[in-house]
Amino acid sequence: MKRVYALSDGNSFYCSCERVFDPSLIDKPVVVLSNNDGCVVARTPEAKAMGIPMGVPWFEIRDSYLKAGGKVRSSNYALYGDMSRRVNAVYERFADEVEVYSIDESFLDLSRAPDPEAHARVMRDTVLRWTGIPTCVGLGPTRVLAKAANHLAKKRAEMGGVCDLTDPERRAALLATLAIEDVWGIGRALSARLAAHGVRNAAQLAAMPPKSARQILSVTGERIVLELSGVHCSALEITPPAKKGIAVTRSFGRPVTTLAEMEEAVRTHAVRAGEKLRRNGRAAPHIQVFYFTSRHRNAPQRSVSGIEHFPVATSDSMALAAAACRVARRLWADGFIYAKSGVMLEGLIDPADAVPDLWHTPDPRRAELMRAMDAVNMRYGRNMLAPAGVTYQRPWSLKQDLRSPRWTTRLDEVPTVMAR
DNA sequence: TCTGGGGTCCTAGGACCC
DNA sequence: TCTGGGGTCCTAGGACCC
Repeated sequence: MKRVYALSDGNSFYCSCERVFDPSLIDKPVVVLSNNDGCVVARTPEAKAMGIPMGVPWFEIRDSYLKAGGKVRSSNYALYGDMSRRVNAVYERFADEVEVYSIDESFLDLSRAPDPEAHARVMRDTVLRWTGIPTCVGLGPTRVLAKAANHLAKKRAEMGGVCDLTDPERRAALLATLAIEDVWGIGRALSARLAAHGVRNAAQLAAMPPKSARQILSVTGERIVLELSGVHCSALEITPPAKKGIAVTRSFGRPVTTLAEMEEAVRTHAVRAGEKLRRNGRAAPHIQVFYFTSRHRNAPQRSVSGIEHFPVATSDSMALAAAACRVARRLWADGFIYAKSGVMLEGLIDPADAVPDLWHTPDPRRAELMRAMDAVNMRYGRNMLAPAGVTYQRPWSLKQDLRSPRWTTRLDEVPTVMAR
């Protein structure tokens, strides 16, 4: 069976959500602002037509924009998340499988639809009627092509919100009109690199030999080229993979110059990070704290980051907050005007796998194990401790072993091995 | 003691996405 | 005065081992 993927996304999603709950915004220019009302993060076509760029600082355009009759909202992520769930509930009725890719985009599997394009049009009408959110849909035999099709559907009003790239001939013609930097996965840096090789549009990229793509763009680029030429490389991810890291970062909005304010900020971040951790069912082996001054300010710059390891991986907000404050204090230096801070949790694990971190905390067992391993390996001249079926483990590089759940087993095995 | 290739782990940084 | 907040993946290079 031929695969047909769809990428459906909400038009000016945050603005559209605001319009659903406040009809006075309909047909008006609307922008939604980031945290602290710092920057513009969403604009309606009317706002775009006024020349409001994405990401522009709000204070730069505020006066002229409001004077011209523009409307503005602070972002409300709870609302957008709720609307996103409603939209996806509609997708579920139209597709066998749905991958929620971001708050406003989902990949759908429409392979079983007799006429995918007609199916997509009905779906689009239904989403609009049931949720009030306008969408665009791109269709293609791979996810990269569905993305490209979605981009074309948004750009070209005559397509009526749906673009189908499943037919190879039509595809070749349309891809030639898609600029290289509009291909999913090709950003500024890679566009420049490709331009140096004379590749400027998606059709040229699709025609590139995969080997060259790999040389110029690395493996990710090779995958993009293959998918762009219709070769299936990536399937839908129906169940989201477990998070590998969690970050909570904020700009201050006001200059921060005292340790007390900084501690309060990172404490708040740590508590929120703990909530996310528990919601995702993960635990963090360490916490990283950073803060820095404003690039935009003509003053001495400073950027610091520090880490604290936990005796056992944790998702406890109090433990996270206490550690974050200790790191913030350790890093503190007076005389700077700080603009942003954050905490990052990486190397997340399932709490059930949490074992004592013997590497970062002084533990007599660690010294004992190292002595035992040294003795064994000296005697045999090679690593004798790896259990059968486990690939060779370097005896002197213990860091990995100590953090792995296998650790306890291996510790117990030492005397046996020594007796051999 | 010197040299080199093969291999893994770790970190930093780049690039991309929304 | 005010300039977003999340994520993932890949590569290069150093350390360290046999």
